[in-house]
Amino acid sequence: MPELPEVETIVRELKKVLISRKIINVEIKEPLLIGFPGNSVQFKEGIVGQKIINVSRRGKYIILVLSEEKRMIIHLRMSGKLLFKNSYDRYGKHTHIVFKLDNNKDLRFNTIRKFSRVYLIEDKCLENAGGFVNLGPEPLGDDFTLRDFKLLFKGRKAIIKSLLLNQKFMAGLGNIYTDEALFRAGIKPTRRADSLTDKELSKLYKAIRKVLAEGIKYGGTTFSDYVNAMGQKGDFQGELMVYQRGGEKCYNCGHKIIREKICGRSTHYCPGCQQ
DNA sequence: CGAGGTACCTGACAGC
DNA sequence: TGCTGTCAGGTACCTC
Repeated sequence: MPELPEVETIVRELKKVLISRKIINVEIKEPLLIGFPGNSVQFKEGIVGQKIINVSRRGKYIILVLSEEKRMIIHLRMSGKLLFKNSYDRYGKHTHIVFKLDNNKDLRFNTIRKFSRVYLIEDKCLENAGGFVNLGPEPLGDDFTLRDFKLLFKGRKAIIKSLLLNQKFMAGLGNIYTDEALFRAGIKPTRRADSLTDKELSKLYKAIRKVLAEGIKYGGTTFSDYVNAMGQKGDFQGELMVYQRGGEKCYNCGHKIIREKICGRSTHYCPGCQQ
């Protein structure tokens, strides 16, 4: 479900409440969600007693830095939620893993579709955390310059939509923010990466950074059921120019927004504004 | 490298 | 009511 701005919002909330807390127990109701180590007994033994030192993010992955040089890395995929709750709150139907904290609070891992994964790894074995080690650069990083962005395109010929969705190319964009960034840059999603002009690449760089920063400012996009760790919805859906607006008029030029399947994902763009 | 397909899961919704 | 098909904010893996 969440893309970079939603994950960043969750991380900012969790930082306020999780740092210095100790995990005193874990209830695993759905072992399928554990990506590493292979069995839930090992996972539980490894995590009980750990103190949470910090909470951060890389791409769409949430990172809990733990004591004893370990990390818990979580990817929410399509429908995942990480919720901070009172321990006496009723479990939801889709609460699959519960981390009991030392202050009568819980960190709960919820997901309807069971695509989400949690990895408990040693700091020195990051490769055990799925695609974590193969992530491309952070688009909002202070050190990620226009020059760096342009260099990424060297030798790439893929359709721009698919390239932006590729986490190895760049980390954090998903279907919503890719469509929104391409609209703001005036680039049709079916364009080949090697057909983009220098000027278009500059516009795209700025559009990606802007749309992600705004997404964070608004606390993410709640299209159906996204909520942050405190159960609050996002507000960026009000700022969407094309996503989920198929058949409606473009706010900018009045053309009807097109919705069609591109690279296997439903894609939204304006035929008037995007060339 | 890249395109297209499948797979993983559950639920909402449209159409019959 | 209930069946079937389609769709969903993601990614891994396979084949060509």
